[in-house]
This record gives sequence, structure tokens and C-alpha cells, in this order.
Amino acid sequence: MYKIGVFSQMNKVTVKTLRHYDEIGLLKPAYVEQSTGYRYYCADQLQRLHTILGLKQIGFSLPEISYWLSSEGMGEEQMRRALADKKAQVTAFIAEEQGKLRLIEHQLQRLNKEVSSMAHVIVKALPEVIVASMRTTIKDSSAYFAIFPEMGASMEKQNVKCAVPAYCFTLYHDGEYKEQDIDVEICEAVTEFGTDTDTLTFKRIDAVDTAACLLHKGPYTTIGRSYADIMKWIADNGYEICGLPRESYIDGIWNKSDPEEWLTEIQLPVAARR
Amino acid sequence: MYKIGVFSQMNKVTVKTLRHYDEIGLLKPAYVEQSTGYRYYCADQLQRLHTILGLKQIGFSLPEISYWLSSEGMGEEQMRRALADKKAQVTAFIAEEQGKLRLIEHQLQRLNKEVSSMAHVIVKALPEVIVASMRTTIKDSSAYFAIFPEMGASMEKQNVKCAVPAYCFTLYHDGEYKEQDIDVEICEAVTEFGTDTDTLTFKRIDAVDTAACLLHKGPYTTIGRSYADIMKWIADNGYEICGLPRESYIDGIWNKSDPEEWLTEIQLPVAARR
DNA sequence: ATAATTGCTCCCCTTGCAGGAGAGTCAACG
DNA sequence: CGTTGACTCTCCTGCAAGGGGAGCAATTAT
Repeated sequence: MYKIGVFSQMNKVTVKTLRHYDEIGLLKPAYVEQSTGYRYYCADQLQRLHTILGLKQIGFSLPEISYWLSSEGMGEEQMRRALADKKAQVTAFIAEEQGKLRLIEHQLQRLNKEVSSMAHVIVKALPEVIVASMRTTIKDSSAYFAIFPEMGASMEKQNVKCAVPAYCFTLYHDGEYKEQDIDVEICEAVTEFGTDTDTLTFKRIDAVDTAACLLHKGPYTTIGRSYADIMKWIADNGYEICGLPRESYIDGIWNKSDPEEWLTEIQLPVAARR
Repeated sequence: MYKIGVFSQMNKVTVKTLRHYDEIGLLKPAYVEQSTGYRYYCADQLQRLHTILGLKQIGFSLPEISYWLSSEGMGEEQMRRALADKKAQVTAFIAEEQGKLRLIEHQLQRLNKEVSSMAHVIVKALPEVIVASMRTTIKDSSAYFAIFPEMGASMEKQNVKCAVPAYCFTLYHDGEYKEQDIDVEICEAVTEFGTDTDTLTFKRIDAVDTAACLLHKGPYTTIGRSYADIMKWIADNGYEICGLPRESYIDGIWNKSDPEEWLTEIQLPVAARR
């Protein structure tokens, strides 16, 4: 019979740990003196502790270990399944961490290239939305602003309501970057379907599970830089583009006079490259 | 100006998260109405949130992000160092998880081989100790028990005290497993040096950082099985033996009459195989 | 006998939020 | 204008696996 301190030294675990295991019922002392509350352990506990530590090194949580040791869960087949599960978990975890490594690598490279303005690409999902859309080919980007009033007028006529939060974006149908004769589709999220007109079409845009997103601050003339950034990010981090790029307009001429204050989010549907 | 719910949808973060970031000062709303406490966000916050989420994906903690965004920590050189640190952390983490994978693989193999008695090898450190030791060559394992009384007598004469917890072990100096003419050194941890005699030698045993340890329950005749287990474990998990094996005696004939109750810990100093 | 060590319980702290209680607000609808 | 349902607020608890420390009791050493 060992007191807790001695017993803890025998296994290089702390006294705190032993008391904790006692508390959660994972490793009860062989004997507790009523009057003093002192815990006394013996060799049986040593063996059980050894088992616990072994399972903990594998990565099982204390409740899991409790369960396996409670003699109900000791089935061999269950153990096999638990191990397989844990293996899958750990594998997924490793993949995740390796993704982080790539992100870090990417940022380090950016820093070395003196691109001091940190651009932070994030990955998120895009919801399914119903949109009113106008697809057209425009001469160049300056013709852009002419479309919005037209579109606004069409929508007002139909009395459709914009979704909240507002989600107004452009889909680029050209596979490549073009400066002239750009095939764009302007979409405005609405609450429900309206009737199509010759210019205005209602459609459902599917949700996107993973999209790389980058906020671009400033006028549209410098958006190419942000595109370059996000493209590089996608390449660096093992993704590939799997959908049309969107530009979501957050702040623009309609609410900010200074172009330096304009805010646009580039959203690129991506999937992990195989 | 967006209310918290709308703002949260724009970035696919929960309201809880936004409130949490407000609380820890990481992302304050642009405006909070005094009377109601309602939080209102605008595009500036959106941008900051984007940055936060980007840094979070990299693996920085919220306090770290707070620090980098607090405009004190924004030095480029510091950022580089922080990224390098984080990279090292993540790399170490991945190595650790891969170690777990090997442990899991090992256990799965054991299960498939119908070795139903789970043997749990754990890795721990062994402390530095002062020991009284007797080195001798014994004919075979049955001659073993004759040594202990002799040793006990020698120690009593010198009036040295055994350490607490008792740590009595055998070092095997033969590089290989032998059944005859075994070169053993029996060590008993003591509190301080005594004077050497022709049979008894005092020495300091260095600490061992990492030792693979396995409890063996039962008589010594079956200890070979446990040795086989621990050897396989070491091979499976990418370690190599880097010191003499020890057998630490916990329960034995001196306190348990039934050999099935005897308890011995095999301790093998190991190092990660390069 | 006294002092030092070890033991006990109880409470708060860590990360990054999630879940829920109970109450107050806001916008739309009849 | 009242009501309803959807939002929002604050405050509390919980999660994993213990760490740190306070205050006090028991054991051990001098």
C-alpha cells in the first residue's frame, strides 16, 4: 500500500492527475481511510494505471478509457472498431494540420516577397440563394455601372424584395480574365421567385461547400492584384477552382464616395486538389 | 450598419463567436446602442473579421491574433518569427500525431493476431538514482533468489536506507537473451552513498529521458512473452533500444505467495530511431 | 516538542466557444 | 394599436485534463 505521493512517483504522473482520476472514477485507490481521507494505492492500481496511460498515449479520452475499462466495453470487436475510428480521426487531424502548414508556408513566401499588406484568404461556405439575374456582355468595366440602375428599375417593377443580408454579386462566365467584351451575370439575392422578363431572370444558385474568399478594399481598378493573390493562395494550398468566380459587392459608389473605401469580396468555389 | 445576426451570416460565423470576440476585445462592433445593448457592425469590422479568420485558419490563438492586430505587434520581422514558430509547433504536432498512428497500428495488429491480453507499453522517464549494486554471473534464473538475502544482509550492515518509493531492479549486461551464465547487476535505490565492499558497490545511475515500460504480471517463467511484446512495440513505433534493460520488482515472493500475483516492470531505455 | 513535509478539500483558471434561461427589442401583420 | 414571432441582450454552466494555490489536517523527522 502506497500513499499517493509515492505511487505518483512510481509512474511519473502527478498527484493532481491521480486525484482527478479518482474523482471521475477512472482509478479509485485500493483503500481510503475514512478519518483522514488519505488515499492508499497498491499494485493492482499500478497495473490499471499502466493500462490507462497506454490508452491515453494512443489518444483515447478519459471517458473513452473509462468505458473500455468498465468491463462492459471490453469486446474485442468493439476495440477493433474503436481503434479504427481513432485512426481515422488522427489521420484527418494530420491532414488538417498539414493544411495549416501550407497556409503558413504561403504567408512566409508572401512576407519574403515584401508583399507587406497581409491578404487573408479564408475558406467558408456560400449559402443557396434565389437570385434575380441579368446576363449580358459588356464592352469594358466602365460600362458596368450602367447596368445596376437598369436592374434596380426592373426589380422594383416586379416588387421583389432583396434578401437580408444583401448579397449582390457578379458571376464571370468567361473562363479567363478579359478586359473587353466580358460575359457577366449580375445577381441580386431575393426572397422569392418573380416572373422572368426579357432582361431579368430568376434562378436558384446552389450552395457552395468550400469557397476561397478574399476581401478587396479599394477601387475596382486594383482588383487584379487581389485576384492574383487569391489564385496564388489556391495553388499554394492544394485547392483547385471548381466553379465560377463571384464578386460580392459590400461597399461601393452607392454608399461611399471615396473609392478607397469600397469593399468587394472575391469568392471562388474550390475543391481539394487530388 | 448590420445587426449581429446579419453580420454573422455574411461571414458564416456564429453570433456566439461575434459576442465572444467583442468580449475579449478582438472585434468590437462599430457601434453599440446604450439603451438596448444591441451591437451594430459595419464594413470595417467585416475586413477585420476576415483577417481574424485567416489568422485563425493558420492556427494562431485568439490572444495571439489580438496581439498582432493591436498594431504594436505588426512588425514584419516579428510576423516572420511568429510564423516560423507556429510552423515548428505544427510540425511537432504532426510528428506527435503520427506517433499515435503507429501506436494504433500496433494495437490493431495485436488484435488481429488474437493476442487478446492487451499489453500496454507506455513511455516515461526514469529518475536519477543512487543505488547499491551487486554484479555477478548466475548459472540460471533459479539462482536468482539466493542473491537477495545476501544483498539485504550487506546493506543492513552498512545501515544504508532504501529510497522511497522502493526501486529495486536488475540490469542485464548481456546484450542478448541468455538462459545460462547471465551477467546481472542487482540494484537497490538508496538515499545516499555508502562505502563499497567487495560485493556491494554504490553508484549513481543516470536518469533516462525516455524508457518504454511494460508491466508483467505473473511468475518470471513467462516474462519472455512480455519481452517479446515490448520489443515488437519498440520496433513498431519507431524507437530503438539505447540502454540496458531493467526489471523493476514490485510484487514478488517477499509479499505475495501466489506467483500469479507477482508484478514486474520491464523498463527499456529507448530513443527515436533516425 | 517542534518543524517540515505530505496529504486533504475547495475553488478558480486554462481554449474557444456552445447551449440554455429569462428578459428585453424590433419589425411586420391584422 | 396590440400582438406575435423573430432577434437580441446578459448571465450562467459546461467541455478536457488537469494546474495553481489557499487553508487546514496528518504524518514524519529532527
